[in-house]
Amino acid sequence: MTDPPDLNDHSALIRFQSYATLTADELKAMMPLVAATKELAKGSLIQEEGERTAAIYLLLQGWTASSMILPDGKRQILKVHLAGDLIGLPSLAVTDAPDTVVALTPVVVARIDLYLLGELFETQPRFAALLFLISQEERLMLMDRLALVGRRDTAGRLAGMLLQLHARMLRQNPDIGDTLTCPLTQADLADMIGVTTIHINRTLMDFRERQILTWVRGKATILDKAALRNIAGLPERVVGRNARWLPQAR
Amino acid sequence: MTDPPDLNDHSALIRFQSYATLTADELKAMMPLVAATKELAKGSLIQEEGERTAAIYLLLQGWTASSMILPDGKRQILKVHLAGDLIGLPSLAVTDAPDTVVALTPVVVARIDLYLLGELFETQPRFAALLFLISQEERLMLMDRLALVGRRDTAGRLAGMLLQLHARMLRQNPDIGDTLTCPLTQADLADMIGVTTIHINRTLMDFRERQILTWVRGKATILDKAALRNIAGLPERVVGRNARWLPQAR
DNA sequence: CGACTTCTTGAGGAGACTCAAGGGTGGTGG
DNA sequence: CCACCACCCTTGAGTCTCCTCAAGAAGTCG
Repeated sequence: MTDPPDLNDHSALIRFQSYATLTADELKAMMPLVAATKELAKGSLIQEEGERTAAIYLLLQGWTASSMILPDGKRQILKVHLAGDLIGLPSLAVTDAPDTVVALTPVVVARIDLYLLGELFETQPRFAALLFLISQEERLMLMDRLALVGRRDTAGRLAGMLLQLHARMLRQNPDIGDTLTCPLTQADLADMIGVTTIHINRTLMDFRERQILTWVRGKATILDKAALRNIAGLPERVVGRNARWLPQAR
Repeated sequence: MTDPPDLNDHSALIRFQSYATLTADELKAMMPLVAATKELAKGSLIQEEGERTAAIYLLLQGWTASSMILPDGKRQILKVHLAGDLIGLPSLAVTDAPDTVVALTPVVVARIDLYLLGELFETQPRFAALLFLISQEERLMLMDRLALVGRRDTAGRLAGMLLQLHARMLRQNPDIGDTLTCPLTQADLADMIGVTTIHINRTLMDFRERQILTWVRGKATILDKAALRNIAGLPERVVGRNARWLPQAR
C-alpha cells in the first residue's frame, strides 16, 4: 500500500524550500530527519490529547488530521497535514499534548528525535530560521481560519478553507489544476470550520447550484475561483518572501 | 506617560525565560534586541494589513492588538500583545502583512532589525530554539481559540478567552490574583471571540448574576474559576516543559 | 450480499444577530 | 469648574441563520 520512502526524494522538505534553496550540504545535514520512517494504517493514532510524550514527526506520505475533542463530544479539526508537514510541534511548548493526531489515510511518517532537532539548531542556523518561518506560516493559517470561523457565515468559511487547502495542495503538485482530491468526509469539513454536517451538505449543494464548486465524495472541482475568493472575504497569501536576512548556507 | 525603558530590566525577555534560564552571556547577546525603542500614542498603527514592510517589534510597555478587517467591515482580533510579546512575526512568512496592529494604550516598542535576527540565529542557537518554542506557544493559543470559536457558545468562548488572557497576565505579574485589568472594551471582547457587542454584554451580565465573574470597564474579577474552566471546556495549558533537547548555552 | 458509513432531505426550535434607542462615564474645552 | 461631547454600556423587540431531531437513500467494504 505504501512503498518505503525514497530518501533521495527531497519533496519531504518542500516546506523548507519555500523560503530558500537548500544546498547539497544542507540537504545532507537534514537527511537524518527522515531516517526513522514508519508506516501506519488509516485511523492510527499518532498523538493523543493529554498524553505526555512529545515526539515529533515529518509526514512523508498520506494525510493526517489534528483535532481537539471538547467535553460535549464536539470536535474541532485544527489542521490537516499533507506530505512535507511537521506533526506535533505545538506540543513541544507544553507538558501535555493539546491535540489528537490521526491518520486519515495509510501514512508514512518519519519520527524525529528531539536531540537531533537540537543539534540541527546548533549546526544549521539556516535550517533553524527556515523552521521558524514555517512556524509563522502555520500561525498565519490559523489566523486566517480564526477570522473565517469568527466572522464569516458557513459559505464564507467553507470557501476560505477550501481555497487555503487548494493552495497548499497546489504547492505540492502544480498539476492538479482546479481539482482538489482529499480523503475528507463532509463531517470532516464541518469539524474544520465549526458547523454541522447537515449545514455543510446544504452549502455544498448551494455551491453546485450556483456553479461555484462541486463536491463528490472528497473530489472538489472549483468552477469559479473568483466567486469563492469573494465569498471567503480573505485575500490570497503569497508565501515565501525572499528573506535576505536569513543566515548564510553552511 | 511612558518612561524610557530600562535596558537592564530583562522582563522584556520573559517569554524566553519560560523554557530556559538565560545566561548572562546570552542576555548580553540579546540586548541589541531592545536597542531601538520608540514610544507611540494610544491608537497608533504599528502595522497595517496589506503593506509590504515587514518590520518586527518587541513590545516593552503597554498593550497592542492584532486584527483582520473583513470586506463587510467586521473585525476579528487575532491576539492582544502584552509586554514581552513579539509583534509582526507572521508577516515574515508572506509578502504582504496579513494583520493590522494598533496600540490599545500608549506603548513602548523596540524595533528589531531583521539582520540582527539572522545574526542571532547564527550565533545563538539556543535563542533560535527558544524563539521556535515561543512560536509554537503562539500557535497553540490560536488553536485553543479556534476550538473555542468553532465549537463553543458565547459563554464558553468568553470564559476560555478570559482564562487564557488571565494566565498570560499572571505569568507577567503573579500578584494580580483573580483580577484582570485591561484596556479592552466590550466591543474588543466581541471581536476577539466572534460575536456581537450586545451578546457580550448579555453574557457578562449573566456571569455576574451567576457569581462567576464581574466586569466593570476593563476590570474583571474572577469569582469562580472552576466554573469558568468548566464553561470553557478546555484544559489549562502548562507552558514551559523542561526542554532537555535544547542546544547548550554559549 | 449485508452491514456500516456517508450523504441527503424535511421540519421545528433556539442562540445569536440586526435594528433601535436611552443612559453612563470620562475627557476636553470654553 | 462646569458643560458638552464622544464613546461605551445597557436594554428591548423582532428576525434569521444555523442547530437539533428524525429518517431514508446511496455508496463502500469485507
